[in-house]
Order: sequence, then structure tokens, then C-alpha cells
Amino acid sequence: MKKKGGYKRVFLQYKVWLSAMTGDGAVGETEYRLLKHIATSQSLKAASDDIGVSYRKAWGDLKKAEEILGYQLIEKQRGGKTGGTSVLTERAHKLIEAYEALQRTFDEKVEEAYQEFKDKIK
Amino acid sequence: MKKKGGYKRVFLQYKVWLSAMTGDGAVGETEYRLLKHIATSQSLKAASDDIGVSYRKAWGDLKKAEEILGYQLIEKQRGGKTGGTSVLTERAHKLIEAYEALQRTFDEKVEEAYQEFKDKIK
DNA sequence: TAGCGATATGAATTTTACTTCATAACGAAC
DNA sequence: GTTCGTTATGAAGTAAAATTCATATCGCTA
Repeated sequence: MKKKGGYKRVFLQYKVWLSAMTGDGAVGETEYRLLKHIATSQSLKAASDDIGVSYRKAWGDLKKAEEILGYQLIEKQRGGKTGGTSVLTERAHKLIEAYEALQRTFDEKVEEAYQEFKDKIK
Repeated sequence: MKKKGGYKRVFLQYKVWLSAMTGDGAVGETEYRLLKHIATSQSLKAASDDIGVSYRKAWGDLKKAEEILGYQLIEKQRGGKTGGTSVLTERAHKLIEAYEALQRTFDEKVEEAYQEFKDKIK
């Protein structure tokens, strides 16, 4: 315990994700960010580099996400001039939109809840 | 990709926690459960055993929580007939209540948000 | 048809998180 | 003043997660 009377500023943080009934294998922030980057770059490799995660993990995470959801998120192909591409499926686009709406809702709710919370712990 | 048309049931899950501005060192579910158990057992050891986490971690987690919050959560003492005790401070009690209220609010909000979400990703 | 760059995936390595171990202090009770 | 059970804390060991490595496939282009 340092600083006896040291008033500290704390924040309320949150995470939301989709999971199968089996544990927390998930579609969360990482997957969202990957999809978002793939949407603009058409490349899983570029996306993983951008968000600072290994290609191996990015690839595995999206694969698991597809398993959990039960449908495809990206249409991939190897070879060709560019080496290959990854394109989002229609459902992936919808998923992104839904996730963003969810984030907006939560940001709002968390803000409200935080005010109440602060009063209570005073 | 197994089962091409395999419709999967997914759930929306969430986590809320308090953190200092520096990263995600936190007061979350683990700390809440520890405090809750300490409230009834007056023992950090018993609490850690109950929730299935090592004493070392429980102790460290609560210590960090106090640092983040800037005030004490438990009044501890060593020795004596029972070996020692851990008693919640008044602020810890308030924190528990506030956390529970927060959970109730969110459970509700998540349920609502999930309905909207499902419609969107259809 | 050789080469380039991205996808694909198991295996080895590294990093991070947590548990176990070891050791000490404490204070009531016997 | 010795025993008991808990708090206290560093250090060592282990498990889980992520990264790096190694290799292969693919299809355009030179």
C-alpha cells in the first residue's frame, strides 16, 4: 500500500464476445479487427501485420470463429499475381456491422452504469 | 469447416472490470468472488481454496486491486487462535454491492442487445 | 518453367500466467 | 515456549498462449 490517501482515477472497462456453449472459444475484439482490416486490404497477412498479431494466430482465430459460428467469414484463394487474397463474405460484413452497433450500445450503457457505480462506492 | 449447413447456437458474453489508466491491471470477477467469500469466511486462504485459485494469486490480485483503487479492501491479521483473519473494510462492502448492481444492469442490457444483434447478423 | 507472395498447417520455441515450494512472522492456547 | 493455521512474499517450476520456424501448395507473370 503506497500513498495512504492517494485518490486514484479508475475506469470501467468491458469486453463483449460471441461464444459457443462450450467454454469461451470466441468471436471477439481480435476477430473483429482482423475482419475489419481484411475488408480494406483483402489480405489476411496484411491484416495480421497491421493489428500486430502473428499470421499463425490470426489464421487460427478466424478458423475457430468460423467453426463457432457455423459459417464462412472469408473467401480465400492462393496463388496468382498477388500471391493470394482473402475477401469477406456477406455474412462477415453483417457481423462487423452488428458488432459495431453492439459496441456503440455498450459504450453508452457503460458510461451510464459508471456514473451510478461511482456514486455507490463513494 | 465441418458441417457445411450446421447451424450453431452462439451466446453473447461479457466482462466488466475496473482498471487504472495504465493497461488492464484490474478489479474484476476474480476479485469480486474473493471478496464475496472473504465476507463469509473471514479468510483469504479459505476464499482462494473455494474459488479454485492459488493463495499466491489471490493474495497478489487483491493487493493489486487495492493499489489500483487507492484504498484498502481487507483488514488482515496474522496469528491468534485461528491463525489469522481477513475482514472486509466498509469500502469493500460497498464495492461488492456496486459490482453486483452493475452485473444486474448488464445482464439485462446484454439480453436486449443480443436480440438486436441476432436480427442484424441474420 | 522459375520465381514471387499469400494462404495452409504442424512443430519447435518463446513468452506470459499461474501454481507450487520454501521460509518467515505472528499470536492465541495448551 | 512449542504447536497450529493463517498471512506474507520471493523463487522455482509448470501450464497455457502466442510467436517463430519449417514446408507445402497455388497461380499469375516474366
